[in-house]
Amino acid sequence: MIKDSIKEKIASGMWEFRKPIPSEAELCRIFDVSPGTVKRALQELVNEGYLYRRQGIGSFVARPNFENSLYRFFRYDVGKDKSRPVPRSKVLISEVIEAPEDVCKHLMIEKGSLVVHIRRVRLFDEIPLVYEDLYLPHELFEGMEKKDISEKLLYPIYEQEFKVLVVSADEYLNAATANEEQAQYLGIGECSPLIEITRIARTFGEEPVEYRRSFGRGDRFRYHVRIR
Amino acid sequence: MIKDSIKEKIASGMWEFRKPIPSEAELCRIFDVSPGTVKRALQELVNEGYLYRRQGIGSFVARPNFENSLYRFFRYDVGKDKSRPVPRSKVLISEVIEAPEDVCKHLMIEKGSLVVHIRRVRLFDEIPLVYEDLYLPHELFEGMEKKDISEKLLYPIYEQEFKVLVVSADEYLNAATANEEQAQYLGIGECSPLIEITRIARTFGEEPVEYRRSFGRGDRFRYHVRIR
DNA sequence: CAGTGGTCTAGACCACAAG
DNA sequence: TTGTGGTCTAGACCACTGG
Repeated sequence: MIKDSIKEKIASGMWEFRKPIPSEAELCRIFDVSPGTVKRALQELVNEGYLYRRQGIGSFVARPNFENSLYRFFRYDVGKDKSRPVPRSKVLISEVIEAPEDVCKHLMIEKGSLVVHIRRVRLFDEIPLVYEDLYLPHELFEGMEKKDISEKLLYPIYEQEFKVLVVSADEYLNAATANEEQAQYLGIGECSPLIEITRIARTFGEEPVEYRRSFGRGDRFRYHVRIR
Repeated sequence: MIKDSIKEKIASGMWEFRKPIPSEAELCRIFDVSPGTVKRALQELVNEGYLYRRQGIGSFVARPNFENSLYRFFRYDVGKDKSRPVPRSKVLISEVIEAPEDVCKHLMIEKGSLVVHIRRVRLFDEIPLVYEDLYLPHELFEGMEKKDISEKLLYPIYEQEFKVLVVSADEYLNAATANEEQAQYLGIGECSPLIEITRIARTFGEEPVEYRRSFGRGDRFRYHVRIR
């Protein structure tokens, strides 16, 4: 199955993001298969989100867009212009601590390891929508706790300053109700509905590099499933 | 695009469920295209959930499995045997009423039309997990309010007794908190987290035939998204 | 056995982008 | 104009199913 060979090369980071992978004709030669087979394999990888292709230009390794994740989950229809500004953050905690047990488990690190812990509130158009805790392995993110992240997205920082590229993630949604602190920071009543989103973000080889628990305002949350 | 022609025949109900559609070779003749094209079209329809195929037997029109929907959303890991019994229902209300405004909108019926309204609690292994309201156009479901549905699934009843076949649906998830009645029936505290699932179920031609608002216990809810 | 789908061959022809 | 992907051709060969 040449599809799996291609997928491995993508997963291993052998082909760079935003640069074209070998053309169909070259892949035919490389793997010694017919054009139809290469076309089919590439199309399937597009469907699975690993590639995107542009007629006349080439095929490229796709990157997951995590900001879309938030926008997928939350109705963010305040204001009608389509521009999506970087959400601001209000940092409540930024520290290095010994990892709690559940964090160790999800990040697959030794008990007692150090992690960077960040707690923040994310504001969209100045409206607080999400309260979240993040945990990063200290080994990979030494110094992260000193960065100013109030106006920035995290994943570009991971990539540029710590050479950690997030390529996939698992998210789990739960229902919850706001505790006192969450209610206060999100400007809602205690016991208001919240959506809890737990994310384990991974780099190449499925290695977990971030564990995140986000609590979003339930009145702004919406998720759509088409059954068919 | 022969794929769209095939999709239309499926959506129109021209080919029956569980009976094979014409074979690849026949489709080649019918549409006057080459085998490869037919194979590709059929494979894409499988990916989109319209068909399933069995080597050596044929290609069949798929039906959405709605029970899977609930089981997808709720952790139902009480007991370890994999058998999934039909959930029991405790019917609280079963009546014919004038449709409230939002129901008219979602069912796309005239203001003032009659609908069958059913309110019930669904029990899984005797544990109440879901509290829900259903609205059905009275025109299509005359007499539905008199049926005993406590031990049965609804969609087979729609199909067998009312000749209404549900073929697709849209579901919207929201976070909510339990009101007094919901809390009582679900055996949880008031203000406990709930997941609200709004479903619009459709028959052929996208015609809405059921509007349903379900409230599931938040502590049993879980949804998983893989980002990539 | 005949008939089905599953995978692959070895291209042709077109639309589109960049130089 | 050259090179790219998008769609389709016209099958071959195999594995599997049912009678």
